[in-house]
Amino acid sequence: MATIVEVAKRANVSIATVSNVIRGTRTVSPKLTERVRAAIRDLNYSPNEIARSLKVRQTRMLAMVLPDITNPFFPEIIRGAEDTAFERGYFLMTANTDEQIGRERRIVAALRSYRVDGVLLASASGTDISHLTGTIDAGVALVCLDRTVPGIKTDAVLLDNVRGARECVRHMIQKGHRRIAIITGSLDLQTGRERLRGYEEALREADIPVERGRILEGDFRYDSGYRLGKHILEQAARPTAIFVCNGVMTLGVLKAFEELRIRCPQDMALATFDDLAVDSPFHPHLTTVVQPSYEMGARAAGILIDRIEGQLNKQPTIVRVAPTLIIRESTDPPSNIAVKADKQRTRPKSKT
Amino acid sequence: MATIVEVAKRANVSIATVSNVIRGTRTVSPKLTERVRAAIRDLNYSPNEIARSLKVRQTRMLAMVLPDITNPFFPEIIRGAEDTAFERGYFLMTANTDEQIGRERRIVAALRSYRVDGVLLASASGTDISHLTGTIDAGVALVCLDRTVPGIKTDAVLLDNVRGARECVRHMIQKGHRRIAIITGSLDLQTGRERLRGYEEALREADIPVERGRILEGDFRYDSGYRLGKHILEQAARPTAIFVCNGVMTLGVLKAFEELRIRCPQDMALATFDDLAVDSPFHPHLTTVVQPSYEMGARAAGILIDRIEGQLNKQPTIVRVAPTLIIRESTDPPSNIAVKADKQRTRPKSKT
DNA sequence: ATTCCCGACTGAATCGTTTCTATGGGCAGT
DNA sequence: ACTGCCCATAGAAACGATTCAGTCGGGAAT
Repeated sequence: MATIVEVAKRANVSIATVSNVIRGTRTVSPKLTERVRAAIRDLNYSPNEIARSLKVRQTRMLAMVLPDITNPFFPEIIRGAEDTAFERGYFLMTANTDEQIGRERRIVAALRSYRVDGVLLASASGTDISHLTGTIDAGVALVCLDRTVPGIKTDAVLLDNVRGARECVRHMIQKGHRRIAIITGSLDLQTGRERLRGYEEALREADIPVERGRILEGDFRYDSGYRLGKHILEQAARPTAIFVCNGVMTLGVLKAFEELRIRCPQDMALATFDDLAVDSPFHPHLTTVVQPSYEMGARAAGILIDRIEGQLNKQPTIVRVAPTLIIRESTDPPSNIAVKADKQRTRPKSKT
Repeated sequence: MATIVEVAKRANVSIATVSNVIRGTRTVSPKLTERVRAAIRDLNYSPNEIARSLKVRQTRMLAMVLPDITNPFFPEIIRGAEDTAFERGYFLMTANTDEQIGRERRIVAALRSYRVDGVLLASASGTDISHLTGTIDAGVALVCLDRTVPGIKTDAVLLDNVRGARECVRHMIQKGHRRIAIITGSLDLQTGRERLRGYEEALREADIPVERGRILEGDFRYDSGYRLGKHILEQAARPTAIFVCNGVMTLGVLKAFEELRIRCPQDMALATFDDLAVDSPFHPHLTTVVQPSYEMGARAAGILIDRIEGQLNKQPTIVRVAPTLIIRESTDPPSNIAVKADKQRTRPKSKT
């Protein structure tokens, strides 16, 4: 693989001159410029970014560390972050922690060794943050995404979870529900706690007592949705509606609906927090609190780069983005459904 | 940020010794080892992988270049690749081309500058491959994933697309369908062509003429699914079944079903190639050709690393993995459905 | 006791850039 | 014609590691 030295030799100029035509640092006469360009072409030369990084002490690499890329909530975030990173001349790499603190620790250490300029982190760590403090001390910029890490002062881009949950539950109450169960995420995570709080606030507003038995703690994963969903549906005095705190768990809940042959919303209403293809043509259509994932990723990357480039003051920037409630059939009152179903059923078959 | 020099000074040993205790290259006496360890701890030292990469001329970084991470087919692949890369001591980064050859070109160039050891590529390029040949010549290992690039001899991990499509269409035929439409992917892409071929083969086997009007060329994207789905459904003499060549287009097709109030499978059967949550609790449940995505990613990464480490002979390794046909309701004959629906409808309501 | 060898340790060159500083030549101003 | 400047170009010192080629000292073998 050709180096800058070989290019310089072939073009009969100094190394510095080659560097100058590549980076445009200083003006170089047209004659030499052309000679250098030709040499680069001839040698199929590609500047060694590693050597450059070593010298200038920045890599223009960013990393996004997240629990699980397989959760459809994250790819959108990545796209947002990648697009703005790329625009601003950075490269984004991605790594999955599987929600395991040990893996997160190893990944962050590796990232630090690679001297990435900054990290976007949706952390798996509840409380253990030693790996992060060390990294921050070492000068790696860090922006928290989706979840903050307690005890660390960094920039962050977060959803207004309380509001999202509150509005959604409020909507269910307005539809006439009084007995509403919630399947929360892990209460070790900020997102888990905040969404629960939104639920409680909505109930209090409506003077509905918050009953402990209606609050089921899940862990944001499929299995817990399935298990807790089943548990709720099999109760003797079951609620009339369920609010599920993320999309992946909702898949589990729906599985439970299906197994127990419970129809949504006729037999039980359902609303969920994000994470699924909202405009999906599958049934049932779910009432959903939607997070602006792409924007969250883009904002976070923007803040990270601003910080890296020193365009931010010392104070951490914390952005709370607003969710949107999309109301669909899964919280329709049964009567409404009957009408819709009827419309469909009476469609003239002969038309085909 | 501390360097190896500072560590050496503080531990009162040579730089070489520090390097030796870090890498374990040579034996170092316990006494010095301990001194070095202590210095590393005290200084919060993290070895500079950039400097190391420059010296040893390998980065232990791999990259995965794919059209769009937002397509749920890819995250699984990434996980597979990431897991085996991590196990073998490599780091995997990801970049999206948005199916644009220009972006692919820029990304590959950047990757080459960063001196990644190897690239996993699901290429957007139909025919223009100059950016790839240059990169391969420069010594970057390349493994094609999901799609090969014509005119380049590299390792590849591919699905047996012909077989997947053939078996699926065969199944539809066996269910009694004779008029089966296909919405293909882009026929510029190998996957697009191969899946079409499978469809044609299945029809021929059954002595059903392949009619040009039944073959609609899409581009693997939502919009084309929606548009072509609608087109098919509005035909006067429409087919009785549709085979869609990927999951994202199927979402579009289902949207068309919904708008036109066509039920699946009562009014029209449907089968699809992959890409969606197969075990999804949403309706309709789709008959699907499933790709073993995780394994594909893992295999590809394994081959890439083998190649990098020189464990493969000159000959390109080409792996064809087998798809699995999962038969679900969307290809049920109407009678079957009626029974099921009935069962559900007659469930005693009083039980609640 | 002398020689030899081996193991532990160090010095210094090197990887491929960037960039500071030096140098030389041409041109304008007097 | 001489002095000064400025601009284009070149030389060389970093950046932070790895690793080759020694050096040194002590124990084993004779």
